[in-house]
Amino acid sequence: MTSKEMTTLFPIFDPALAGYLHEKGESKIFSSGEVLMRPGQFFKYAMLIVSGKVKLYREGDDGEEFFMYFLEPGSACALSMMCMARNQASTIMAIAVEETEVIMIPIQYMDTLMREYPSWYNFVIETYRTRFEELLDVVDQIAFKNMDERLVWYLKRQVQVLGNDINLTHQQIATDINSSREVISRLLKKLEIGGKITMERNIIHWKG
Amino acid sequence: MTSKEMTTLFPIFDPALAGYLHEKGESKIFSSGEVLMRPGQFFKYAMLIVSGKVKLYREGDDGEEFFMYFLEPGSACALSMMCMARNQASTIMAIAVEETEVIMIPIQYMDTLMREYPSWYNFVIETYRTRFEELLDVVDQIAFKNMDERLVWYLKRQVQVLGNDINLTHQQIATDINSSREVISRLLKKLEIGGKITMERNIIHWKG
DNA sequence: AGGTGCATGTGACATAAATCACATGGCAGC
DNA sequence: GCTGCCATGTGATTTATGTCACATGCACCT
Repeated sequence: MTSKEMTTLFPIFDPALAGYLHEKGESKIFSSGEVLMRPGQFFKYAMLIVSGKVKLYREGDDGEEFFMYFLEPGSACALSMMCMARNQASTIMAIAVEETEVIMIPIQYMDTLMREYPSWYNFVIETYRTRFEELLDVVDQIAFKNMDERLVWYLKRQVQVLGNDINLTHQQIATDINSSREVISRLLKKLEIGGKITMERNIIHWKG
Repeated sequence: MTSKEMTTLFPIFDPALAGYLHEKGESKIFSSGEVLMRPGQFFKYAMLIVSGKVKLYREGDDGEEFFMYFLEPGSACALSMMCMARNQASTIMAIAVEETEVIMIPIQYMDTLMREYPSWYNFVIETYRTRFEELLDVVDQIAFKNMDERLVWYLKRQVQVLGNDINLTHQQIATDINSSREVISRLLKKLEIGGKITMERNIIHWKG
């Protein structure tokens, strides 16, 4: 990726920053299903998503999973920056859901970035803010909503990021929202009857 | 508050920043129970907590409440900064639980603060990070835990911030964790039998 | 075509939590 | 001390969701 392409993808970066990141960052390709970050891992890089999609999960004490949000091209992993800055272990799992290109900025450049590139500061703050708001929505859903509503919300988010054909089994959805397959199957059936979706093996077509 | 006191309370501030904030910030006292921030409100100030305690709630669509965390002296309201920067309405309720002094920094100084006071940037980032981690814990609890565990976690957080004597009715606790009074009464009874707490009217004594 | 492995459908039952109904009991004001 | 308000206690019932057991059915392999 050229530094020009970078400013297209990350419009908040000024040209000098894009140049610096282009020089210091290491590009890496993760293939679909590969883990970018796992609980307990320490961070030596801030990660910027160039292409692809990344799914972030929280893991419970007994290995349960809970889907939080996607990272898309032009965004950064807020958690990688936080953990790096505090030298704390991640408590989050991040997996590429398709082939994903990432620019990895080694930790030793953070001071310089923070000191000399104001648009980097702004980017970091904007990243935190976006994720924070997303987390607030997650809290809302699980604090106040029943499974049927949470399922619809979940499907909508999948559709928004990955398109109208959702390539997931009922079991995978159940895992993502910490429910059980049977419950999800029954709720999906209701949605199908209501005309919101149609179903095939391994696929759900969103009709809105 | 002098700018010297400010650097004690906010050790991350460098003296120049403390001086600037001292000059531009407006001090305000909220008495116990007063609302600092309500859903739908737009922000013209960043708020720094000097003394007292502030309780932050999320409100559901039908007026349900959900306790998220406390703000203590030396911290700032991350939400006020976010909403201000985006000119977005708050989606959060903040109430002083005791008399609370707040320094309010008008929005028009934000650019200068961001541009000319690196320790302000750091403070903002640190504030976001702290709140983000707190929110992640909240998600964990409501995603993975049953009421009994969530109640214990809730009580522990109250104790940590407000001391061993918890001045709340069962109804208030139920509201905070989006449960119902009867459930909370029954769970508290179990904790009392287990020796974790003792109870009086309006008070729960934490024994650990 | 038949077999095997997943994905899905479905009834019966188990459990956590919410709700309802009402009893008890402390405390403040008269 | 009586009265009434509010907090708390408690059983019975309901509801949402999770769990279990098993049937069906599609798709791929040989």
